[in-house]
Amino acid sequence: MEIQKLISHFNSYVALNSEEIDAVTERVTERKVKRRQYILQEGDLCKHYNFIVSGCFKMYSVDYNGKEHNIQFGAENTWLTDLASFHSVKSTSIENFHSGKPSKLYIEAIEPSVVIQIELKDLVFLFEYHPKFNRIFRVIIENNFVELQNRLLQNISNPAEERYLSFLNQYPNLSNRLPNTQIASYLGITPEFLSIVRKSIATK
Amino acid sequence: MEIQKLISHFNSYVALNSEEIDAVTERVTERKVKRRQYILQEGDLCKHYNFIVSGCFKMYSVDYNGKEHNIQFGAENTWLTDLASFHSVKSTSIENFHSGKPSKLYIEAIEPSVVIQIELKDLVFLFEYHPKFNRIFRVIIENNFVELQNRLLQNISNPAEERYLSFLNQYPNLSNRLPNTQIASYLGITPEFLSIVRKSIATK
DNA sequence: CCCTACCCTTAAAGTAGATTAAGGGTATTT
DNA sequence: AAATACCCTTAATCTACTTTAAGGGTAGGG
Repeated sequence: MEIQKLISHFNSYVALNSEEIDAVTERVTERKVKRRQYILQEGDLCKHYNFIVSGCFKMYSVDYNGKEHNIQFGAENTWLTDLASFHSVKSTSIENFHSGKPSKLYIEAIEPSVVIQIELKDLVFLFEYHPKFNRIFRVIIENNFVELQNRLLQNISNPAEERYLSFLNQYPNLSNRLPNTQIASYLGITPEFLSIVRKSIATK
Repeated sequence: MEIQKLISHFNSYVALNSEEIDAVTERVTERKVKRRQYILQEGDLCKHYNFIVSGCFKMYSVDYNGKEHNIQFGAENTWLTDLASFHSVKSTSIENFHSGKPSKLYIEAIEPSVVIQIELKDLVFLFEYHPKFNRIFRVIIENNFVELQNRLLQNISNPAEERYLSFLNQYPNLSNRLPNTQIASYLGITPEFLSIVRKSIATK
């Protein structure tokens, strides 16, 4: 049982009491995922918020030429979901929480992984009856937002070499585990050009 | 008094009752802002969540060469803040809600504007005593997140011409109000190249 | 009303990054 | 153990985008 890792994760934000721990434990499910297995595919409704206990995933979209573009990686202790499909839109009825939009993204394991999944209705239950989770998830999504915004800023201001260096700097352990093709797709460049960038860095 | 516009905005998510309306009204302040005036400057702590009632702002960072890079525009009925500086980090004490990080961004009016501002301590009060606001602000930030993620995806997958077209498509009224230099900075290209892109589109 | 600052465009030359093609290396699968 | 799929690099050519420079147009501020 890996649930303890999720509880520790929550505790790192705000300490949970035993009621809250029980409430979470009852409402999540653990799942083993093989390499190259999907936990979300284009066209599906995104039904889960996924906490990655171990392993690593990529979330990406596929363009009209069939090329993949990595939006985000997720390794240990991170959350991964397609909010555009998952999130609760304007609505008051429990039945209609989901955006109802089929996802345009894929979430695929790039290592054998373990995830803990929670459904939207259960998350909403936690928000309503255990308000501490409002705070926790607000901070989680705010941190994600800040990270995403920094990355966008990099993409509109810096050339590939700087973006690559700052990726190495921010995710040193990810960069060891990922093939360069995947990193190139994350940076928005071709693997061939990443190869040139790496060579240019090495000869400095 | 423009507070009614904020209330209508909230009502578009979930209808507020009179208690909730009073609670908000007591805790926000209205402010007129002149063209070229800042409501946030680099180095400041970002103290407010800003609801734009009328006018238009740009949020941008300035790089080591002194160039501005537009992260986001904000016109009527949108929220603008630097979450990296504003947001509530891991902490339980009211006194220590802010991230404490000085902002790296500027928020500047590009038209004469009116904003309604709320401080973090007041927002936290609303979250705690009027839980409906948890829901509302979660949806607001989720919508922002999805928008940001789509934009990042565009930036790593599409050339400037497509990014420009989809900006025009998504923000038709903004594109009329903004000088092309500002749009170029938002797209991550130079004004000169935007000019070429526009010409290429026109001759099709 | 004039002045200044800003704004848009064009063009020439340079650089960043894509594409195509090809070779060799290394895991995974069978 | 062989076959296959994937991965990394190099090089040549091509395209997207930047830089520098310059000219003319327009709006805001004193």
